[in-house]
Amino acid sequence: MTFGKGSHLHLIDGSAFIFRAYHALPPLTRKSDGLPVGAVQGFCNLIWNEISGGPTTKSTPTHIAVIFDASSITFRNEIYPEYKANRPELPEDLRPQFPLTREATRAFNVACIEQQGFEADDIIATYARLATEAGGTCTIISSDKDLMQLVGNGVDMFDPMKNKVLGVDEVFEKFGVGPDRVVDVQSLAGDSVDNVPGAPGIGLKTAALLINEYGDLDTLLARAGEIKQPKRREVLTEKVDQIRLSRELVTLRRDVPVEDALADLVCKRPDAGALMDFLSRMEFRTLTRRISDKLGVEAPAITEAPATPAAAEAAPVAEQIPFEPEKYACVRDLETLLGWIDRIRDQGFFAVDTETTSLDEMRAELVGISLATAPGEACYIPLIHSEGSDDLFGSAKLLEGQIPAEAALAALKPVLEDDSILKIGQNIKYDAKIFARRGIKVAPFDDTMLMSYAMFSGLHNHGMDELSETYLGHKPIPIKPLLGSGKSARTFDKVGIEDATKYAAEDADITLRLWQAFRPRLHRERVTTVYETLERPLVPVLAQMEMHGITVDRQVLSRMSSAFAQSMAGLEAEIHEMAGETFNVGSPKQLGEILFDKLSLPGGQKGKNGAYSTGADILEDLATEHELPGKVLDWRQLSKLKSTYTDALQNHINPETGRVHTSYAQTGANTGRLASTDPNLQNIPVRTEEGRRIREAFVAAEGKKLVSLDYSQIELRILAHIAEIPALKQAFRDGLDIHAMTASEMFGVPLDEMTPEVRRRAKAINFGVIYGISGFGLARNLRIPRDQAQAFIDTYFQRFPGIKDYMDKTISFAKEHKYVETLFGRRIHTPEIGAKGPSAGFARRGAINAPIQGTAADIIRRAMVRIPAAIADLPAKMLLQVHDELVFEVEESAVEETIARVKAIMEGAAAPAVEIDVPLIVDAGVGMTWAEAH
DNA sequence: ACCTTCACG
DNA sequence: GACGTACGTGAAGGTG
Repeated sequence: MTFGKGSHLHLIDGSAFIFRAYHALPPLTRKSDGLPVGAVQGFCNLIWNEISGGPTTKSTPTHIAVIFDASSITFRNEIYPEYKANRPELPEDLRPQFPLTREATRAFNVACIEQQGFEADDIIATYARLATEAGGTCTIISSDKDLMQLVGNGVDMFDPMKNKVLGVDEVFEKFGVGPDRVVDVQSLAGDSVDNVPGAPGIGLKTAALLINEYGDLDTLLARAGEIKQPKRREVLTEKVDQIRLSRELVTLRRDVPVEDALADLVCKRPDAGALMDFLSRMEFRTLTRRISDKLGVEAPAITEAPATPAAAEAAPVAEQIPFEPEKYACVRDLETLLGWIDRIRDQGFFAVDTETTSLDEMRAELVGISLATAPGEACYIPLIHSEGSDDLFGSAKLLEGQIPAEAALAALKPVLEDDSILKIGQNIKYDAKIFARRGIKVAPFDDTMLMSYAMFSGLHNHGMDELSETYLGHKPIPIKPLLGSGKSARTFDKVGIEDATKYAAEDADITLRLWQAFRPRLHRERVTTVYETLERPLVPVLAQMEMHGITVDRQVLSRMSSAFAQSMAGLEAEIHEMAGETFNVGSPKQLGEILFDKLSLPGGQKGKNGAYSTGADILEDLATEHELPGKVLDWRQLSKLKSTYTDALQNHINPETGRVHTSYAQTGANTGRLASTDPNLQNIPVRTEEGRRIREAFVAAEGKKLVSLDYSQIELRILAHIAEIPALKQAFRDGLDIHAMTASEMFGVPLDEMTPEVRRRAKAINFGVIYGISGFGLARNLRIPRDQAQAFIDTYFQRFPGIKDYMDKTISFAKEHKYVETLFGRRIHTPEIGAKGPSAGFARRGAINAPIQGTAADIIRRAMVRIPAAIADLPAKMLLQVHDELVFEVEESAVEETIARVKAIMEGAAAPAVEIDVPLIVDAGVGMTWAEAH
């Protein structure tokens, strides 16, 4: 059916409607898994009313289409980058509903239209023009005032939620002018929501007044000098450019090169099967019944999926679609890639994975990209696979049939940055950094590794292979045989494209399937908030910190290395002299034999594999008996400092940036702490004077300072709060020395008579409590008899009864649920809690410690998530996190301001989710080096 | 690949 | 009464 006289087109402003439905309707979630679907249901009701001529429809259309915004980046951003820049973040429970609404549109067999670079409004304007030019009429289903400029000459608007027609009269009411002058008024009045500047100081009322007086905007501007009010005259003569720019922004384009002809938008009867399938999957009972009645088909039964208990037994999901690596596509030309991109745009989400030449994102070359759109539907895009060995310039001959990397990335960039398209990754921080180095910002995203961490921390690790085997029952193709090992090791760009395709595309396929399995489960496991507030938002923060890196002075390290080497050589000679023979001082086995067999020193204890134990505590005890153990201890310290720090750190200086870039493993620690690797910058020495000097090599760049802010006693404060210990809480409120106060309480020593030794014991006990104290452990730590240690503990429990209560409650909670929780709802599974034997002790202490350590970890994460925006206008960068400390690099002029802002955020980081009964205190330090700042 | 040792919070 | 233990990490070097 062609479009012409008598035809009536309905254009539904899809994106705007979803927002309105989301805010206007009560939140609704899918019963079986908690997926938010309120806006989708509102949308489905609207579409059904539209095509069935339901109660809230003004007129029945002959043609219909739903128009969506393809992305927030449009031609308007090119003329004015700040356009819509102050839009609030998309609510987390709305985001997943966008792709579902597109799916709904197709299920109703209604045209679903969007176009890159244009807003929905422009497409609507274009179709409205086409419709009237063809002799038909058009109703825009929307209440957006920005569309009111289109009203008139056969076009009107209809607000489905207020059931109200918006015609020329309503436009007059709203703007004080007719539709043809709406643009002029908007250009003057501006729009704070869309961030259109307009003429400062002129609002809707004044704008309408002026336009009505002068006829139109151009006349007004031309005759601005005649205006009597000086303020208005000034603005209208001086801000002409800004006003004209605003006009460009608010004027809708009516010439978008649309792809679908009007005739294609003709109303079609929905395919009952597909529609019923969709509605029942959404679990819309009433709507399913209503529509099935009308279509005369059987309504599918919607089963109430029972909420499954804890995650503990993660039954492998039945494999519905088999893995068939040979079916994966290899994308070798741009046209094919564009086909995949089209599919992705239709769908609104996809899985992505990158293949590179290195695990170090700061050095890695991008070799290829894989995409997956559905289980079994995946492809690999090889970019720089090459043959043979690299020539002198590091480039071997590129293999044929690869899209130039630049072109492929240019095609993918809009999709990767499109905020209506969800990118799914497994450890997506890695891929995001690879893309970031090429100017591509990946957002929004989901990360299956983080989903797994939020749901299953403590149960297993979160690597893809393990997740695939556990939750998909599929063992992925191993990478080892492709890359070889040892001498024959090669980078991924040397892997043949056929093999690479199977391996790489499968990774994307697996990631997509994991996401499908995990996404509904997040709600069921009650960890959506943890994932959304503590995991996902941290990814870009960590990526930025890692990419910034920190300057490490190679000279300082290298001088220290030499000094250490000299001292070690001297010590080694002395040690050999004392031993009466040469041996490898670094070998615990050989050392043990020297100490306990040859010199027959006492206390030789053989461990389970028959070797003597030669740990620092044992050597310290032996130091009173013989000179040699002390020398070994000195040698060991130097050896450690040299090999792990002064030597190794030099090799981690990136040649391009001249800085050291650590990697933070977000899922590295079960408790929620981060782990730092390659290099580990969370264990740089500080406790001894010699070791601390290594921190002098960590320096601020020219003209800047290092600033360190750390929480004071955060774990003890959390303990005081969680276990509700009034005395501890009060002591923290009064700003007392907490260890001295504990000592005073326990041993009855008045504070002013406190000795360092008594305080030291109390401190050890305080820490012991956090670790799940035991008489044995405390005895060993304090080197006192076990019964004495036990007596301390008994006294402690007596003085602070809440502690024992907390421990007992935590253990019984863990036994009942097989997990423990932080104050912010992070779950740490404790599968071993019911075990018999030695592991029971470990599990118990772990269960006691996890909520405390984990809550502290959650708090600093919350601070880290907030900090970047709070200091965005300052010349300050967050570089490092060391569990309770954050290190910044700041231009000298901004040091004080940075400290003030960051301190406030850190100290208030628990709020508003949790109110901690004890103040959180942050101390700050500044210096040229980390040694000074800490 | 595993163990021991030791650096940090 | 015995078991074996402080909590959470990562890197390096030795050993088999």
